[in-house]
Amino acid sequence: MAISKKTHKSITLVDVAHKAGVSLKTASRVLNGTSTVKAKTVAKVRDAMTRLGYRPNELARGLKARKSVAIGMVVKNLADPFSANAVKAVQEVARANGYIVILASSGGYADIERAEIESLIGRQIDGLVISPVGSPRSTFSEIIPSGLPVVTLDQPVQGSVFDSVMIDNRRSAKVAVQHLLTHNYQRVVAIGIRPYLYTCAERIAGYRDAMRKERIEPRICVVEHEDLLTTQWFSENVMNRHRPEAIICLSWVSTILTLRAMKTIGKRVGKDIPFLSFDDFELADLMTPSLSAVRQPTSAFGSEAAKLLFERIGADGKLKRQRAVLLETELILRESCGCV
Amino acid sequence: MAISKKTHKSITLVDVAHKAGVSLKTASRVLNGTSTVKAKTVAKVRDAMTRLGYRPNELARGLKARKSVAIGMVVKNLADPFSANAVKAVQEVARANGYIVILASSGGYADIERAEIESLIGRQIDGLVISPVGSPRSTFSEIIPSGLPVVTLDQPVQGSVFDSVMIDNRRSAKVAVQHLLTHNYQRVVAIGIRPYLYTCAERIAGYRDAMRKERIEPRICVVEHEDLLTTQWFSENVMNRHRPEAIICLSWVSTILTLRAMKTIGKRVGKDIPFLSFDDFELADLMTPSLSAVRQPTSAFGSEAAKLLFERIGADGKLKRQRAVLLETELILRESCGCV
DNA sequence: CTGAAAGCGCTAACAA
DNA sequence: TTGTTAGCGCTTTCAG
Repeated sequence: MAISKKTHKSITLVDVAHKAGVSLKTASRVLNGTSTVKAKTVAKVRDAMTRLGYRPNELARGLKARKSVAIGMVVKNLADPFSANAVKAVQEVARANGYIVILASSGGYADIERAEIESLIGRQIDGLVISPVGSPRSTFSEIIPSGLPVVTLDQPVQGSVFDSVMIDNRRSAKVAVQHLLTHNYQRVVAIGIRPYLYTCAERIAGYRDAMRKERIEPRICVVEHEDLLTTQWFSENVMNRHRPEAIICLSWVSTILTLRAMKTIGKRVGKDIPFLSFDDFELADLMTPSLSAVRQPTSAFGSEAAKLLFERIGADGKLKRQRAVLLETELILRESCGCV
Repeated sequence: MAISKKTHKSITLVDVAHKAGVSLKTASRVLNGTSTVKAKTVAKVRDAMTRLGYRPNELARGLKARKSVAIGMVVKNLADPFSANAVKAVQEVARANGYIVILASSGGYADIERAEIESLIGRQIDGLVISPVGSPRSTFSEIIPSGLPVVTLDQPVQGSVFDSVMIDNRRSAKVAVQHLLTHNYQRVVAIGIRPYLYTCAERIAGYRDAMRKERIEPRICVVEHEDLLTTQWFSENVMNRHRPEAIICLSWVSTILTLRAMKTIGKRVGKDIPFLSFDDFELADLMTPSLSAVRQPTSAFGSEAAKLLFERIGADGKLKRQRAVLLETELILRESCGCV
């Protein structure tokens, strides 16, 4: 009579066991390959499985086993090649470990970040890799269940116990600016977005270090949000105010926006104004002139983070001390900075 | 006595109910906001929840409710801005619908694609959006459980019943080539990668259409895999063989590789050889000369796909007919094609 | 080597 | 308005 729900019933392990003429538990055993089952029985069960087109329900498995075999990843902006590459690398490592990755994105907002993390936790993820928003209001440590492995990317979380993967932002910026100064530019201006972010702040500090060392007055132009970096802002606050002899942009987004602004007002990058970008990207070598840049190892960010995460997941709480890996950056000298 | 497992116990709805002095079901009711519960009871339960720091276990929820509130997405290559933007858009729509997205990537390989889909299905996803590998061996239709909403992106799956979001590749390519021909170039060569892919094949067809119409002999250069598009290949098979008066690249990857090859052999894009790219990208407008391109609405791909998917998920099987949305492309005329 | 029975945390009939 | 009783599909003691 009641067709109702049963119509949509999917084959379960019980069905398999039934068909194979064994008990549920035995079927479970061959599914997991645990303990020893007679070869013949295994064959029977395997046969039943394929014959029925059985697919284990990972949700049920996870519920019982108290692990989801899933990790979460939250990034700020997937359109940014930095994030995209990191996600790609994490996904690959996860796959190699038999894990899936649940992807979330914060858009750079602390409250969304928090909500996404909550959601991920509700999903019983076994680990989390996160590229934190890093704004002052971004404090998610408290909502992380104790024992959940977390590794941060790009930015640390102040005073946290999470593992982290970073570069030396300050030093990298300093080296880049020092290079610019070897070309004897005096009025070198640094352009940054969201100066309250750790990475931006560090890079600014590095810029200052380099300028101070040469006893040149620092010229720093920052906007609170990318939407504010308009052509008008650029021409007023950078061009008119500083009449720069060289420019260093402190992030991918600021580079893109600055290049666009320069084009709009007819200033040629690297020719009229020497230029260096913190963050390298596909095509930087194909621009005219080619863009000099500080290259971050974007894929390594992801794979290192994932590696740390899975080590911790594997250690099952036995790994106590916090780990921090520092990745090397590379100053790629092309044409725009004045070399060549 | 037995502390054992209990140590790691997380607070469940039972605990909440207990603390609030109500039954499990009542607690469940306020959690889900279903049916009417007395305001005072609601308050009590809510209070208990926050006091206990309760977090619902979505795995358990999904197991019972037979839905995971998760969708899967599989793309070919996250590093490609096309994929990255599509994923981003899908993720946003999913979030707005209260769904999470499990991300997988095929790397362009049919067998990985298949495995990832299997894994996703085991995860009880409620829907799938996929940018199919599209090679002849990519036939995953059979492993999709009946009733699982699927929408394909970029490429269709031959003979499938899935909803799809596409552009008119053939027509877009034709229009682009026709534009090139208005500049009176005769020896226009098309460069493509993986010609067996639907999108590539269609674009080649469009190229042929345009050439045929003007009674010009088509010149098509394709490689089976991106690794084969080397500088040497380019100079032999494109330059020497055809001495092109203009080049159109049929995808983002081929554009990048071709630009790089041209740079290596000292040919200036757009100056020595007029150039047009199928696929626009960030920075195309900042190259010198700026690159003319066929622009695909990358974000719309994702958001439209997600929209279709959630409509179908919402319809709960009542939506029978297959839908196909065709997105508009835009021919962005900049400098490299010879305009200006 | 195999099986019976007890849940994982939650939702859903069906009463009360 | 609220509680009782079953399970979802699987793993896991603990016996046989």
